[in-house]
Amino acid sequence: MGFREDPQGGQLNTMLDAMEVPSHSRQLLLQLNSQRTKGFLCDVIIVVQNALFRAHKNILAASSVYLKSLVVHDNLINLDHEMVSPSIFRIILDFIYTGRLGDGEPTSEQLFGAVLAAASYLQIADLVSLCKKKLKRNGKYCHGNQLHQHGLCPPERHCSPLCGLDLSKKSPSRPSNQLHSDGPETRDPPIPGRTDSPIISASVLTNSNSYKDQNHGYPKRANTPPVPHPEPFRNSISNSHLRNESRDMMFDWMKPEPIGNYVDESDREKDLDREEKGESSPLSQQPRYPSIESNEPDDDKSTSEETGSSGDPSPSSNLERYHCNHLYDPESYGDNLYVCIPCGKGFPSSEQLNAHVEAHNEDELYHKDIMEPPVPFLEKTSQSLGDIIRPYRCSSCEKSYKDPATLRQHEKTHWLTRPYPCSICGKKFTQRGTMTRHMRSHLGLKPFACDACGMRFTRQYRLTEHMRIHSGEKPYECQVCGGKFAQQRNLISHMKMHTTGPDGKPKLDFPDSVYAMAKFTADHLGLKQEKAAEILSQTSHFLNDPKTIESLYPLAKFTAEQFGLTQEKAAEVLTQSQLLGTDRIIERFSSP
DNA sequence: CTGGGGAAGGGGCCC
DNA sequence: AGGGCCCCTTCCCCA
Repeated sequence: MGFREDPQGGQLNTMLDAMEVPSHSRQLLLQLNSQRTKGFLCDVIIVVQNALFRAHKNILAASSVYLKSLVVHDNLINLDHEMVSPSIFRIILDFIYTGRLGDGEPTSEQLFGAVLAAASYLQIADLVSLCKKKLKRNGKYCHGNQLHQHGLCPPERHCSPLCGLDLSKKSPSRPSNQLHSDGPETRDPPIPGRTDSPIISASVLTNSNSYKDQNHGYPKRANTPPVPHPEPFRNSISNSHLRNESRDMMFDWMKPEPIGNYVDESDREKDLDREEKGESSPLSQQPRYPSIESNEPDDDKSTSEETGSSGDPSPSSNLERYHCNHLYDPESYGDNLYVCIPCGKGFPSSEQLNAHVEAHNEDELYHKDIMEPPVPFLEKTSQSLGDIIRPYRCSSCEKSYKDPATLRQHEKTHWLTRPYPCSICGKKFTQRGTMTRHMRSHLGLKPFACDACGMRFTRQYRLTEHMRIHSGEKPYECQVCGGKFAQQRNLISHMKMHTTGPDGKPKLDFPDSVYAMAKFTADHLGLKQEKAAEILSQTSHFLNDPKTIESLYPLAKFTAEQFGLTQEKAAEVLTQSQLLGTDRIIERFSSP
């Protein structure tokens, strides 16, 4: 490899060529592939829809022009699952590391077609020719573009899979003279707002719109396609008829895997296990995938139930899994001793019954969302101040919310099964945002960098907090001892030292009226009562301190908004609240 | 060794 | 969906 570049190496080359170990490249590949399967020295993660693959940047760069342009800049690559499905990418990755196609697995023509499409997209020339060769041999390959462009091939899908398929439709193609150019310098700027990006939006995993660290080499949008379509190519796909057709063709081959199971490359054995058990693995499922799905339980319920995808982590998925098990496992119809009381269905095991019952609960909760949109509390019964401010009350607990969306969000906390599982570790979350934030920690994504020291954080808030180290700012002051803190949480833990004795019991006794007001404050601001009481008790001792008024501002702001008072006035009202007691405050609020 | 503070990671959950 | 805040926790350092 490098010998050829040595200007003085002519003679030496000849010698070394003569001494070449025939199996060297093979051994090297074997080693690399072995390292890949163990994750050893892998320096890039490729996300394909719901699957993660670890690999080596060098290997990818040496195999695919497209991947080369991506790995130069990112450690996390998202591939468009419409262009390459996880199981197809697995085959391709195997090819990259072995030079073999469909090793040990039965490879259908359909699969070859899908691999060809994906290889074209990824610009893996060797693999493209290999697939073409194979398909040609079977008489399945035709130059469909030409046929379609000339109206010779009917648009319907009975054409051979490749006919009419614009393989480069979404490929990050570049002018052919750049096809083998080296290095990132050939990377062109992305086209803003491009919709045919080969990359799934990375916003799922990164706070793409809030990167702060332009100085640290993070792109505005992770994995933005490196190269725009050259004009001629863009023209070639601007024909919507052709585009749609091609797309349909593509879906025939490349039905996306159901979302939910991030299948790491190292999970192959599990796949095999699943296959042995008659369950579906991504590969074996290939022909069955009916449509692209979202795993958002709020809006895909009916779709996913219809499709019966097995990996959907949505609340309905348990139910679906149950259906699938029964579809594929006739034995489970045996002695169904475990009966679900609400619906009367029998199950062979308590586990299955439990899963079914959970699905029931989620299902019912979900449908309740759909069928019965939350009604503002104040429309139903007698009103209190709280009902006016937060009219949407949870049916499972006493909490109430300002808007129905927040209530729905809250209600998920009561679901037996949390709807958003982490696809890497399986941990489940009630909110998608929490799950994606959690995923960032798995993937080591820290988009927020400190300009002063370069330290990186997963959250903006953490960076803000951290920046106080550099600025010396300590905005959180203990009203008891005057100690100052850069982190609010440290003030809180500090306050515990003041408020609790060594036995853990409260040191300071707050007056009852403070607790009453604290309850009111806590109810309406979502603070813990202790926290609200802390704030309130402190305010009475420091009425002349401007900080006191300041500390009341959050509550005052809220009060002012609700009752049309100035914030100062609201703060004043609140300061007096301890002396008045909750009832009178409410009374006073209600009649300003 | 222990307690306290500083700094940070991660989850819950409301907006 | 993302931001923001609260909370719990851990680790490290130091007196």
